[in-house]
Amino acid sequence: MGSVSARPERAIEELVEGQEYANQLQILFRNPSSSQGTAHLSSALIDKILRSFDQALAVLSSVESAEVSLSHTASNEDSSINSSSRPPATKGKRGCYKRKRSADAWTVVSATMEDGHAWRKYGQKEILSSKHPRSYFRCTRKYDQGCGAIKQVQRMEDGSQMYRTTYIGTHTCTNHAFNAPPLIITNSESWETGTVDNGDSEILIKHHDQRSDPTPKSVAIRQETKEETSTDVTELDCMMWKDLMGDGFEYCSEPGEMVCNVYPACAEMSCPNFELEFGIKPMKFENDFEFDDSDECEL
DNA sequence: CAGATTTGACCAGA
DNA sequence: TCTGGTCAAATCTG
Ligand SMILES: [Zn+2]
Repeated sequence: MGSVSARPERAIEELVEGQEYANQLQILFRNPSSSQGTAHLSSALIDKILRSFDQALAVLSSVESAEVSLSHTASNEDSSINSSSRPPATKGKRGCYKRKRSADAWTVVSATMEDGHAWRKYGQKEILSSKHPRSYFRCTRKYDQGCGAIKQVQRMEDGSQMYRTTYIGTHTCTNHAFNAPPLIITNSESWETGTVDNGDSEILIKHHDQRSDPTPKSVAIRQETKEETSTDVTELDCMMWKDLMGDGFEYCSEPGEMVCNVYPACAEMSCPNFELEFGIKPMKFENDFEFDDSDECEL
C-alpha cells in the first residue's frame, strides 16, 4: 500500500508521444518545404522518439518486476540519511518525469486566469527573469479522460495585473462527458444558439487576421463530422467561455514573442494557424458577471 | 472524505 | 551547474 504502483498508462503515454514525434518526423521528411535546419530537427526528433521508447520500456519493465531498483549507482549513499523526516521507508521511486512538449503552444494575455476549463495546479516556481512566480496547471481530466492540456500562468511584469497564460497542448476532454452535449453556437453580436444533433460534430472557426481592423466578424463556421484522420489528429475542443472582459484581449501566437493584438469582443484564444476549433458548450452568464474575490486578491 | 493547493524535493535540458 | 518543469506528500477546503 502506498507504494507507487507502476502505471501502464504511463507507458502508453510515452508510446503515444513517441508516435507523435514519429509523425512529425514523417511530415518533416515528406515536406521538402522546410528550408534549413531539417537535419538538426530530424536528429532531435529521432532522439525524442528513442527516448520515448526508452521510457516506455522502463515503465513496462517496472511493471513486470515490481521493483528492480537499480538505484545505487556507485555512490556512497550513507551520508546521514536520516537528516530529515522520511515518512515512508520506500520513498525513492519517483516516477519518470515527463517534460512538456512544446507543440501547440500559444500565449494569451488576459486580465483573468479563468478560461472556462477546469485546471489543477501542480506547481509553482520562481522565475529569475521575472519577479512574479509562475504557476503550472494541468487539466483536471488528465487521468479521467487522458487530457494532456496544460497551461502556465504568470503575472505580467508591467504594472497592470494581467496574466500571461501559455497553453500547451489542446484539450481532448469533453466537458460534458459522454452523452452528446448540445452544441450552442454563438455569434459575436448576440449569442445565438444552434443545436447540433450529432454528438460527434465539431465546429471549426477560422478567422482571418483581424488586427486593429474593426472587421465585425469574418468567421466561417463549418461543422463536419469527424470521420477523417483518426490517428494523430486529436479532437480538441477549445472552449468558448464567453469573456466577460470587454476591455480587450491580447494574444500572441508564440510563447516568447509578443505580437499583441487587441480583440474587440469575441475571440479569446488563437492557435498559431489562424484556425481555431471550438467545441462550444452551453454557457450562460447571469446578470452579474462579478467574480467573487474570495481569496485575498489585493490591489 | 474526496478533491484541490501548497510546497519542497527531484529531475531534465541547456 | 543552474534554471525551470514536474512529482507527490502534506495540508487545506467544502
Ligand atoms: Zn482537458
